[in-house]
Amino acid sequence: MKRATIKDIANIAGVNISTVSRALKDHPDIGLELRNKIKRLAEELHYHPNLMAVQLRKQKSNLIGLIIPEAYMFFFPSVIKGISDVIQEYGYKLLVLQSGEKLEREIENVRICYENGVDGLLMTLTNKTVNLHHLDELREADVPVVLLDKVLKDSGFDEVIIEDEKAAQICTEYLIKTGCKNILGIFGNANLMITTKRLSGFLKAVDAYKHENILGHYKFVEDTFTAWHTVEQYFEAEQPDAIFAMSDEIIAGVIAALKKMKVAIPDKCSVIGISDGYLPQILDPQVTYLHHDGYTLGKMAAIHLIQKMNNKFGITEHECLVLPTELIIKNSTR
Amino acid sequence: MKRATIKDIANIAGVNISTVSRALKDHPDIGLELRNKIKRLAEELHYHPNLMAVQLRKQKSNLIGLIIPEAYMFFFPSVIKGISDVIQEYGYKLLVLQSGEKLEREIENVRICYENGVDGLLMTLTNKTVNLHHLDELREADVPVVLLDKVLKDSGFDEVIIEDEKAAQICTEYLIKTGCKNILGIFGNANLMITTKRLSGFLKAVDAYKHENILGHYKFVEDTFTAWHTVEQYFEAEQPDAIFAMSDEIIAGVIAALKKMKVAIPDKCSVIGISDGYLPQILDPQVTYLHHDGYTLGKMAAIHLIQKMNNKFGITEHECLVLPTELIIKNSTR
DNA sequence: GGAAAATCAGCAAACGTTTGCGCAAACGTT
DNA sequence: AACGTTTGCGCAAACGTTTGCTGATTTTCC
Repeated sequence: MKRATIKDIANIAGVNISTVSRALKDHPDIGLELRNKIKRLAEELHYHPNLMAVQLRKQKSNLIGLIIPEAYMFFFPSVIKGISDVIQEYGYKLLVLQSGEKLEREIENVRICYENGVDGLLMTLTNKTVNLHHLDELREADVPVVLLDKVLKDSGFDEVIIEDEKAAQICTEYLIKTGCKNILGIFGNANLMITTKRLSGFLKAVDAYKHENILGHYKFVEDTFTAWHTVEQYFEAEQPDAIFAMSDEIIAGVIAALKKMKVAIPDKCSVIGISDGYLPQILDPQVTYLHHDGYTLGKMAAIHLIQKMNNKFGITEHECLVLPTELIIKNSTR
Repeated sequence: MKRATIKDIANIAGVNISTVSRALKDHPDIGLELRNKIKRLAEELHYHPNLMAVQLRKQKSNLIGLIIPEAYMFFFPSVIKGISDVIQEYGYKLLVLQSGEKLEREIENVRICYENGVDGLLMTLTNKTVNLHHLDELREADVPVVLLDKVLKDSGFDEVIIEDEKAAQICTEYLIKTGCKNILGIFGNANLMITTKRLSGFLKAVDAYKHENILGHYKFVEDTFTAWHTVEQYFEAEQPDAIFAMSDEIIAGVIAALKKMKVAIPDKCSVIGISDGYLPQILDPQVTYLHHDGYTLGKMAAIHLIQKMNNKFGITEHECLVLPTELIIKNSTR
């Protein structure tokens, strides 16, 4: 059976389609009696409006695009949950596109969003992205864009970020203040802005205390298991008394390596990281971490985007929202 | 500047819109010269087709709906990645809707998919879902549906599942065969089909060996931390020599509890679980698990759905695809 | 009792495409 | 020279809605 349209209802009821349209949305122009009759009829026919038609007519898709580099394990689910919770409440739907850390895919995904007429776009850049020209068309079409987490300098777009540099600095300083002298930093993909910034914070802290002879080394790794191997490989040589791990995946690898090598935490080696909060609590020992909450990030971004969308005439200056963070102290540090 | 349409191009080029439409898709009816001219023009104007219009005209959205109960930490990201990788390759886009484990939300989400004219639907049921009447309209509209992971008996829809019952049974039997006599099973939300089935497998195994005086107790928990507390609370009383954990979240809680209580694994107590594979490897000790891969699940489901979508006339019998599993032995068991 | 106002419904255009059909000119064949 | 075929393009309907306008009744008010 074919899907019922407004026209079918009109035919059966013997009225014009415009009357049906208005009746179904309780337009006062249509008499109460007829209104109810039409509604009953719609019910019987299992009528549901064809949103493709509505969208075309209204020039509004109620779609929000979400472009992410990759569905990473720890951070992404909470972010998407935050976004989803907010936008569904406002009647928007989420179009999720993955770029697989490939720039061409990202550009293509932006185009897909554009062609689909998204009303707003949330996007986390890949590590290959060096400019945002592919967003020009969206900008000209006045489609609000909010960048998440990883951003470029002077992007000219609204952003929601955690203060990566400061976060890493806080962690590192905490290690120093609790008496660590030789700190090994383990970082992710060196091409990522997020890595650069966290590394910079790490170095800043080390530098600030160099009069106390604080040593800082660092390594780049790809994932949990390369982090693991890297620690195993370099621990002997560099004899660190503390490790800073810039992400959940890395924290997991670091702890695993130290335990395998039977290094006492925190007596022989403190561990600290930046994390979403779940993993540090289930490890043994629980690890001290700077909490940055993906769920909140998603929510903030979505709320901000929706405000922008309703506010087309408002200020066009781009804002940069900073996610609150907090240091959660557990017993992996002294 | 307003977005350019096919009409704008037609005006400038001094031809009919149908000519433009055909030219842009290399229809041989249009002369090569004119074709190129139009294409160049489209390029200059940054023309991109308005998909809302295309969809309406073609009665095809190229959208695939994904309805999930909640963006759980471990399983969901890999599933969505699997789905996404497949469908993007075929030019489809993913509409992600969360139901928050609420039936009304699920029903509403199905309606949203219907109204949006999705060409196919992937869905994991909430734990409240007891029938699938809300899918009737989609079925009548011949929109293929594939159910993921959690399914109902005789759903009448295509399904991709892991053999939950068998999986739990294999795990439990492995414990028994390695000499465990008193097994504590920790399960998730009791309303979930997945829980019921895994519990049933657990009990089957225990029952099959009852002549060997195998004992089986079980508890239901909500998440990692309630699992943790439950183990702490009941370990003394029930003195199990093995624990079966039905999911990643629970594995994490079980290990944490045992370590806190300083119970030697596996000497005092073996641990086994069903998992996606990441978590068991980063825990200490690494835990033996029955591997079920979300990424593969997502891929299988997506491929199957797309086949269905291209095959409207084919067999209408519903199929049930079973995800391959494998027992990965680590040192949390004897 | 007559004019103004309120009530109710229909007409038709518009949103941006795609596509079946028609038609003229150009070409090739007897 | 007459006819059939190809080439190249335009016309207009269709997809399912929404909405400004118009028009016909009925009601209200002085």
